[in-house]
Amino acid sequence: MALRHAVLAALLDGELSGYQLAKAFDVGVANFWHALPQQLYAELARLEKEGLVAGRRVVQETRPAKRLFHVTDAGLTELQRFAADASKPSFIRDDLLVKVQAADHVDAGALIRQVEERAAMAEAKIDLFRRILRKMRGDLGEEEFIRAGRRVGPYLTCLRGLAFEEGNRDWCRRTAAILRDRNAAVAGGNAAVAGEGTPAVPGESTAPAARPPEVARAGR
Amino acid sequence: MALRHAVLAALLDGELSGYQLAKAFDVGVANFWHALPQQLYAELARLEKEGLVAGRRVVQETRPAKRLFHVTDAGLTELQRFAADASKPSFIRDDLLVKVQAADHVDAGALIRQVEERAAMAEAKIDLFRRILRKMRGDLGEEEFIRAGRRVGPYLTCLRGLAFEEGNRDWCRRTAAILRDRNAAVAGGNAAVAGEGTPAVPGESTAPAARPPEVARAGR
DNA sequence: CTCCCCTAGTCAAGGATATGACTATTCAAC
DNA sequence: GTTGAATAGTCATATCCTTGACTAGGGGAG
Repeated sequence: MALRHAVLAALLDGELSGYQLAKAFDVGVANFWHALPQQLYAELARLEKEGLVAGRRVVQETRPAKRLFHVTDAGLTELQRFAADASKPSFIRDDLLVKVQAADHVDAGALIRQVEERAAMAEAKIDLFRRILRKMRGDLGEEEFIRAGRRVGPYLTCLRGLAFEEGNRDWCRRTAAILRDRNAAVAGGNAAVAGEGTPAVPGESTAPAARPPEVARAGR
Repeated sequence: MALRHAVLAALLDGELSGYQLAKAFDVGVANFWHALPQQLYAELARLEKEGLVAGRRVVQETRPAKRLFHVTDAGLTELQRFAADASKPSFIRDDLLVKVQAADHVDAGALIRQVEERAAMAEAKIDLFRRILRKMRGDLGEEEFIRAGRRVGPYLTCLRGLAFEEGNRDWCRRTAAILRDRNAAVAGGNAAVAGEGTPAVPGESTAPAARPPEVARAGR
């Protein structure tokens, strides 16, 4: 149940409405947690009922009224308690990686497109994170901000997001290039794929890897 | 519903029992998907009922009997269908990042310990992934294997896992160093933190971090 | 003038994951 | 000589997360 703590952590940087939180927790932006609007509104309601956040209604002229939430003392205590006990290890769960895992048994063209698309998304996030970091540190240089700026927390998580997306982009580019090369090799001279390494698959014939129609053959 | 496809992808590399799958999908090992044993047994049962995998019973002398599963033609077709349609973007969801996000309002000592612990875990996974990669490519050099080896899929996902954990380790180390420095600065001369003189966190013993009441206030 | 997007928030339902416990046998250590 | 880890697998419950839809007003593009 870390969503509640993610919400509390996000609200440390100032009052936010459910809607603003929802934008911050969006897939395209979130650099330390992700959640959908519905989850956030529900979690805010629970947090408020438990006294960990408090909201105040703000009426606007041109927009619907909103409720701005902030962390209460009890909420901060809870967050500190959470920060003190052990973190569960995080793990990878990515559609695209599943597809790449199966790369040798699956249509190469479609996969390459998806990997390239992901690279572009990573690039976009890199730009975004760079902008956010610049904005956070203001006039100060990075070293200086990190040493002496107030609130490094968000800066540090954003750095992780940046490094993650850079890794993502680099891997996607390399992977796309590799898959393209291998696909070209198979399409051109058919003898290019060497069979070496671990012979782990029992029912697999010698058919060339990649290419949609003739991939099958999981014998028994 | 990508777990089923992750299972199919994992079974492409040869027959596996539920138990072996469970080990492969464990937090400490999984480099493209993670799941608990219960989930996997349940998913295998569903997949078998739908004819996407088939299992055969293998009686062992010293160990309990097991069922080895392999992907059927229908399963491969399903996996190919999955690989062809769009991947949903992946996202970050990490306890530790939540805590770092709140770093300025939370006990520094405990947090630093956790970040260092995570760095050590990352290091262990790096070693593991390097061993796995070496084993996969056998005698071939990396470039050669990537160009001509059969089954690059698992190699590529493992490369992603490796890069991810390297990024993790580097970020954890840097973060730990930064938090240590800032903590020392606060503990030593209190004037070291620029901004509004809001000292991040008092050391291990003293009372609450960053006074709660003045958290709020965001304009507009 | 209409359509669509943005702000702001809510409801219901179902699928996916996590927590915790439980059966059995075997090998190795203490 | 009993505890503990590893193999092999199952059950039930609870919470979490996702999908899809819906209200309602304002602003901008065409």
